[in-house]
Amino acid sequence: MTTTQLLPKSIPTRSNQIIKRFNNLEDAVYLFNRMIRKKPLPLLLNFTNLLTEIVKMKRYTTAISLINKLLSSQITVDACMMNIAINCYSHLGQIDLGFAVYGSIVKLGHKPLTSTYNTLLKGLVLEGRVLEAEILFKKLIKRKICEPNEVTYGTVMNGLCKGGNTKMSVRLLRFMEERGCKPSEQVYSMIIDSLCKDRRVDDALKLLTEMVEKRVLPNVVTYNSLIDGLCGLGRWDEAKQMVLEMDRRKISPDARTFNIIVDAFCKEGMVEDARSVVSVMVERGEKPDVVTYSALIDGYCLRGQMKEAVKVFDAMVEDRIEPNIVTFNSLINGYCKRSNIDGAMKVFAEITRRKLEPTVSTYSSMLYGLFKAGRSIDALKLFEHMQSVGVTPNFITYSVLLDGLCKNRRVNEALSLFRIIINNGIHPNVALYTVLIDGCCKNGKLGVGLDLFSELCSRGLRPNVVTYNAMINGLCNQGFIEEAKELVVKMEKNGVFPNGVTYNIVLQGVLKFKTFEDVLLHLKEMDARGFSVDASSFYLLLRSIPEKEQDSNFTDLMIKLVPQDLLKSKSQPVK
DNA sequence: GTAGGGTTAG
Repeated sequence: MTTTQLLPKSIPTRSNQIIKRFNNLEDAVYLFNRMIRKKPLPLLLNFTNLLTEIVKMKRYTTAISLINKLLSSQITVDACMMNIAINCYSHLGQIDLGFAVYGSIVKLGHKPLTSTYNTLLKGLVLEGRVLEAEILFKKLIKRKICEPNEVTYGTVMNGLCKGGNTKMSVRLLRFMEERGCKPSEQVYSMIIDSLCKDRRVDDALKLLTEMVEKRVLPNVVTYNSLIDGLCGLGRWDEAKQMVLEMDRRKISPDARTFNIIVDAFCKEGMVEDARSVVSVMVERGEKPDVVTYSALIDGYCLRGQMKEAVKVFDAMVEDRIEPNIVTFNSLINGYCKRSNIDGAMKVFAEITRRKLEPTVSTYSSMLYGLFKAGRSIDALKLFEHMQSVGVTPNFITYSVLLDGLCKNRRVNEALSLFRIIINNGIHPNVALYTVLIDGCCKNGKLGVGLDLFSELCSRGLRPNVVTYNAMINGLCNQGFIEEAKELVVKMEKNGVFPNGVTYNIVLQGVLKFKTFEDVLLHLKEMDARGFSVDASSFYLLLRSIPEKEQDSNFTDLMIKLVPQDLLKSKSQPVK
């Protein structure tokens, strides 16, 4: 059977032959200009087909100017052509102009189609104007302007999911079912992805079960989202089960599936495992791309193995894959972590040379590196600069900035900057408070630290284990061991469980300010709770405990509580 | 409709 036989009879095949004659924009425009001069004029349908092709090439501005030419010609355009125009404006981020076209459709006496509304909704969503999309959608239903179809629901749901309103999206799913519109696998996938991004993977899995029960088959997109969600929560076994389930359903993994797994391994510090996944990927005929290489580079950067990271970078260039800003951000971050600010600056210069735009992450990493190098003046200058070029700082930028100021003994500046940030209408999060509490505690301002701690609580924020540890450390360093221990009890009551860091902080406090008996007591508690003594506490222990006290009782505890490798390497000199 | 980068505690 030929292609021609597959086409519905109403579509003239000639127009399809016409549009196959070009494969670039110039040819298409040339053809358009020839068509518009023809006498008699070709059917509108031919123009519609031609413009559809131009839109497929993402040449929205061109498409709009051609439609304008049509409007000033003898040809009467229809609602369908207007839809193309609205669609172009929505892709150009100018949906208000799209609404103007909509107005002219109505004025010309054409009836807007459901697809017209779908396109308008999509335009609003693309511009992040989800609330307006919601209002328009409700209007369509309430005033019975048109019956929403699958695409209408999908578009609004997409907006809701992107805007972080998964809950409303799920409600819309139920609503569309009630109205007798069967959700497709695409709609389910969207919500499953949104749930996974909210870390609500169990709810996502429930929805997977539900869709299967309703005979809607999940596809590779559905599984990719679930695998990513599970990996993000460290639920490796279940992620593996998902891959096996895909296999049972005869759904083959695609490049994204491999990239998700590669990235998950890299984030766990298992770059070698990630590399073997890449080998499998290549064997299965999927080509590693910029995302794959960037994940590996990031993996090495996170481990501070810059030489390895650069090797992968070179291999990527060799493979003729263009690095992008994300690739460079990883390298900058890696150099900054290794306190190699010069290396980071070279990468930063390379970004500019390649005419790439630094992002908020680029600047956040650079700020981190500059503060780490003790160059707080340069850091503050860069902070000014990023804002002057229109890059808006986010919470991570602020926490790097406040932390950097504190670590460079400029706590007062950090505190006043913090107040400025709040006055600018930004609601501080727990991380910002934590950074400041830690900074105060380490710079002899325990009182201010305690004030900040109660302030964050009164704001309705919940301190996390890092916040508590910073506070407990502050108390311990000033000798308030009992108060520190009380805080450990309190955090547990509040549902935040102390971790190994908490116990080691208290241990070091007890070692500095309490008796040997107290130390033994605390060590026993650590043992009971299954926490071990880490390296810095261990060295402090060896220095603080007089040799006469290092009896068999003590040694037994040490053997139990101190990791083997620490004992082997460092315990010899003591004897 | 699905994948990539940045911060805080000993």
